Amino acid sequence: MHDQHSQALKGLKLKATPKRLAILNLLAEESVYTSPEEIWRKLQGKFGRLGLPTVYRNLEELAAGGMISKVIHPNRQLYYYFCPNRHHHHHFICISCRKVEDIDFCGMEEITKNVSGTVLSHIVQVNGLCRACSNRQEGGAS
Amino acid sequence: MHDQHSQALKGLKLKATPKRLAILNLLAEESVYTSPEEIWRKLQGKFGRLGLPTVYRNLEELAAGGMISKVIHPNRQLYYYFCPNRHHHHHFICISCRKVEDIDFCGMEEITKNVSGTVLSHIVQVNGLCRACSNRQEGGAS
DNA sequence: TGCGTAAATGGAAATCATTTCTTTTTAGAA
DNA sequence: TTCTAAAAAGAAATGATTTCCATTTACGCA
Repeated sequence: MHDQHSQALKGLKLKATPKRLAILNLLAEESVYTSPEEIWRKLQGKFGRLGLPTVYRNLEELAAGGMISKVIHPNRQLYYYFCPNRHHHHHFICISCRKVEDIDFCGMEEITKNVSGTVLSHIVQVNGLCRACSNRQEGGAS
Repeated sequence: MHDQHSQALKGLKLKATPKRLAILNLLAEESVYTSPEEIWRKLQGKFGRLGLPTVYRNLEELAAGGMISKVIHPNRQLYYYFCPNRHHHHHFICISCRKVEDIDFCGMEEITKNVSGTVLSHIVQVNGLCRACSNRQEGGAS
């Protein structure tokens, strides 16, 4: 896994620095979306020190390279790692536990048909409660 | 139109102040997405004065009431007015002229089928060039 | 038609996530 | 091992958005 990441970084012409790998590994551990600040906090102490701007810079570069994705959020940057070899998939995010799941449907073909201009990009994000959180809520006393 | 807006505001328990109506009318004139700052600039001079916080506050209230919509944008608030009586439609936005068009397709039913949890909300936005901007680009010399 | 009150507004100041700047350190190719 | 471009630290800047609070205003009701 570590090695796989290093290779991927090489492909993007990004150096495989320990901090960059740590950020990537942290995100890859779980499919859960995370804020830069949170990543920064979790990695403090290791490597001597880690600057918050470094986290921001790395996340942006990794997202630009397609290794991680960004959650649509009105006033925050949130990133998650997902399925490196499956491109162009959309995700279902659990607003409770922040887990990210794949959605096996896009629907863009149909949408494109209904647009008279040129489609350049599209955003699809489904928000909700994952099975586990949904059950927990159902069962829980109010 | 003016009256229609007043009625709608009444329904939302928002007072039909001149400034609020002016913001709404400005957005309703064209289906083009606009920033708070731009609205503020355009309305300066009329009404003596208009505070930027007032614009922000109003846009937020109007969006909460479903009278206007928000563009998905990573670091800016952009709003547009669209089809007051057609709810739950998605839009195609032209990144060149900023015009907003309706998309007659959602695809949420199918998406929902593929999700194991509970869907609470979803975001769909298609970005591109409208017919006019697309043609202009094609024809123009580089 | 005039009052009273909750809502709306202005303007200044605060917030705060994100970015920029500059210097120092480091990965990795030669 | 050396060299160079990329990466990182830390402090400071940015800038869109929000908050605060004193003042004004819309509009329901008498």
